[in-house]
Amino acid sequence: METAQALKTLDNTCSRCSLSEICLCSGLGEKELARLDQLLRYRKKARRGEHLFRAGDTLHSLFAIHSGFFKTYLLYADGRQQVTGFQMCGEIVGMDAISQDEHTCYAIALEDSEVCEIPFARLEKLAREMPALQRHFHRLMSREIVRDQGVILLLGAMRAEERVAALLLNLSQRYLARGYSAAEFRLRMTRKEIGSYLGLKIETVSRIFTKLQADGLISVRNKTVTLKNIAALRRLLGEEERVKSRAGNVYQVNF
Amino acid sequence: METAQALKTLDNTCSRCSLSEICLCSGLGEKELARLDQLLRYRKKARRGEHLFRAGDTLHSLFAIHSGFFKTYLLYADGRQQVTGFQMCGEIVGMDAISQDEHTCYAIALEDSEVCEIPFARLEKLAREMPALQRHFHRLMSREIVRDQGVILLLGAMRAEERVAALLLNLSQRYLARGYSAAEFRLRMTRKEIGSYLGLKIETVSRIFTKLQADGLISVRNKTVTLKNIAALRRLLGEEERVKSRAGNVYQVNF
DNA sequence: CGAAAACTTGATGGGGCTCAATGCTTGTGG
DNA sequence: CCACAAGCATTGAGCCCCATCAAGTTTTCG
Repeated sequence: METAQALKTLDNTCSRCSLSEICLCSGLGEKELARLDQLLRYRKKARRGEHLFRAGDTLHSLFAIHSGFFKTYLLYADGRQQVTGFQMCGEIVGMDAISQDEHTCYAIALEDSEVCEIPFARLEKLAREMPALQRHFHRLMSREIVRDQGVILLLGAMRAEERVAALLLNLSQRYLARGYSAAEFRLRMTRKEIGSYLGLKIETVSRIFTKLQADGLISVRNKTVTLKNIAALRRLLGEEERVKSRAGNVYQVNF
Repeated sequence: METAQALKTLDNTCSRCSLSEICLCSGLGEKELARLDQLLRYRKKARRGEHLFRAGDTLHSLFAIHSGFFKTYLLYADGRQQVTGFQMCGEIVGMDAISQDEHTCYAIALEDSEVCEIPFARLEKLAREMPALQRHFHRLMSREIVRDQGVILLLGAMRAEERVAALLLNLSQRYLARGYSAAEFRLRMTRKEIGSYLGLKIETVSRIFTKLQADGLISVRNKTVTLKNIAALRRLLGEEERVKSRAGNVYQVNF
């Protein structure tokens, strides 16, 4: 295992980070990158099961996920837990806290992970001085809004099977964008967490996996999923019909 | 009916706007307000049924609602419509479009309304020069994220009756914050729109209104709702249990 | 004023939940 | 390295909440 010190080496800069296309620094010039590197000196480890922040914590930093996998969730009154998102490398968590200087959700690592800490006050200062960074940061916050609204659509208007298909296709897309296989990947979360995210019970998630497998659309073995027929999965979501659809601007699930 | 010209009078400035506590200008000093007034010279009317923007429209401006009532919604594949929010005076719509320079949802007036147009490029420029405005704008985007996550919780973890109660209490709070009665207000949206927002069918919404009325918690007559027992409505949401709850930081629905 | 839209109410049905039992995986300590 | 416990996942049976279908009433608005 690497030591914390080993992390403060050359590669701990945005300019050399393989995620630069996806993450905070996307679209910045060389000079701007150098300044961002100043901001992002601290990389932190989070072991599986460790919280990055909890609801109620004061906002100090946002976190860019360098490697690993997280979930965010809300706790409600009687202990009900609602998973609000799964985050992978290149994504930023913590933006919920800007509203009241206090986190409103919990973020926990689902596997051993590394995050880059982004002191928020300094990010705002830098954003004032660097229009490109400002623009990009606004895009990131907006993207989170769009993502959340995609989940609202999923929860409000889709049936169980569609929800599961939507999640699988979404993960597939995100792995693809990171250079991994779009057709086969490991689920980092449990069935229960999937269920919470999709507004379903664990038994329902399990049954739908079984059914999708029986139908030949996917194959599931433990946490490993293989998408065998992506086109059919898309059709399940009615995405095919969009072509025939009259109006043009119909929403693509994108979360 | 006022003419468009009549709107460009003295009161068409943030500094004199009664919503200054709630809206974009909240927390700004006098000099800063004056500069914001420059930005917000254009007030626009939207008649009931008129779209403020549609999915696919290029982003030019955000809109601050000066008066009236809007809904935002997504259109999905086969024509399914998902209402993603109801917006009232003092609230900002359009932030979804920042991500891709293009609106992802539709915004339509549910009653005759007036909005202040906020040219986005100029807002960003001003935000770079005015830290307080920058900070406040970030808070607004973050608030939208928090709000959306509240809806995710509602759709993912609540039962039909709880959802309806949550919506009523939410509207009540927002009217209260604007100086109106928290106990009695007019619903600007149809039962169908409520249903879409809450992930329920119109018949279910209707039945739950009837039930809540039978239980003495509310009284509904057409579009007018009276909350007769707010404490009991809160209890329906399990908010009472929060007091006894062990952990402290449990989420309050806040959308 | 009249037609269309919105709303309510009842009867019936089904998709997903609950309850229960069993098999499987994983991580830990002897 | 194995044993074993605890958590995770699957599967079945039965049920319930909310959807669907249907009919009738009220409200809205051109």
